[in-house]
Amino acid sequence: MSPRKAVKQELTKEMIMVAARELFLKKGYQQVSIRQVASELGYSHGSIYYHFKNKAELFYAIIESDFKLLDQWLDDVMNQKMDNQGKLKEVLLAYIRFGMTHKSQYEMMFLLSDDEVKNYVNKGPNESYEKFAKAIILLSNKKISIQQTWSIFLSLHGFVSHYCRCDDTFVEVGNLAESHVNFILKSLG
Amino acid sequence: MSPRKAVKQELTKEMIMVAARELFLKKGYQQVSIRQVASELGYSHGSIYYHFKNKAELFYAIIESDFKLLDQWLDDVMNQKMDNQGKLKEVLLAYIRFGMTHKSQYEMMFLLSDDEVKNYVNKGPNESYEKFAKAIILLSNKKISIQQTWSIFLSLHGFVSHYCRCDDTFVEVGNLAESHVNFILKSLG
DNA sequence: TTATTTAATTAAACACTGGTCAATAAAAGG
DNA sequence: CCTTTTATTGACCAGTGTTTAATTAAATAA
Repeated sequence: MSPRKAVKQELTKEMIMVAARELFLKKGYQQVSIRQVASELGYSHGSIYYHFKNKAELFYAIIESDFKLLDQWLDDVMNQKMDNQGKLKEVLLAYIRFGMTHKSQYEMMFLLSDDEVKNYVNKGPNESYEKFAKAIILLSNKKISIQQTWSIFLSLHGFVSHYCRCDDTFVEVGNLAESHVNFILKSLG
Repeated sequence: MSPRKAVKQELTKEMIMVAARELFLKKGYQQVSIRQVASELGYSHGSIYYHFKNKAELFYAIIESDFKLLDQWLDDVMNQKMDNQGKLKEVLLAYIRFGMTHKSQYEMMFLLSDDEVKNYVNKGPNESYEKFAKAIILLSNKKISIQQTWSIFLSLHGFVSHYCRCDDTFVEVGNLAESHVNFILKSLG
């Protein structure tokens, strides 16, 4: 019964998140266990539960900032020097690019239907969508309805959620992404 | 160590599938265990493995016919007496309606990224998509590219995969579905 | 300094999961 | 009646998320 470690390295939330993030990005939420995370750090798995209530809370802590990152990606496009039509296209492309380059995160942010996970991921998707919708409305030269922004979002979501399942990278499906974005934009006339 | 049951009721693939289907439709693939299915039938969980190689095979057996069912739904629409434009709209709506009324099935058919599941669900989605794409091309009065049919599919898939996660029924989101379909069709000019 | 409280860690335990397998007995065939 | 096939069982394996009593290092109080 060896009790706690020497103080030279006490376990912290940050240490846990760093180790968990690495596994998480590589394998996804379901494929990573609390025990794997703990063993990666050389601690007993029970200790994780001192710092995080459960698995969902730990992994949500990791992706929490990714909603802001997605917002940031959109802001970056909005701040480019470009005509609105070009920006509009770039915003949609950025959404896809974000999803394809953050597959594990996207899965947790928008895809998982696990009840425990959904308890944590609630405001995130809504707020990110709101920001996305506002940007779309701002950039469109024609009047655009809420239903339309929602359809745009769902259409992009369809692309990402499909290609999240396979091993394709964004580079590989870049052309498809662009043609999909063009398809969506045609609806706005 | 009680060995096998009396012959009055020997376990069959059908019995297992009936019990499994019931649980599956209620809770989804991940939330149903082989042991739950066995206990529902009053048999030991080991016996399931005599009839099915593993969990994925059992649940795929349940789903297998649903690809044909989806095809059937599309055929039914195609056989209606209606102008092509109306049919086109109905085909897209039918896809969403199918997804929303077969959530558990849709999840296994198009959403799960579990490796074991993907070994079984491989041709299904492709063939169903091919049939869908052919129908779209046939119904459209304008020339329509493969990329366009693919984008239509992804956009519908986005709708279904989003609303699969929540408890909304098709009736509740019917209006949204229709407006989404209209949005998609506008792209075809 | 010593005693006491607090915080952090551990291992064991619980109740599950998918999956395998030797033992067993019912049924079928000769 | 004997043998073979077939179907069922339950023990077992390795793993999961989660809880908890015991323990002890560190911080604080006396």
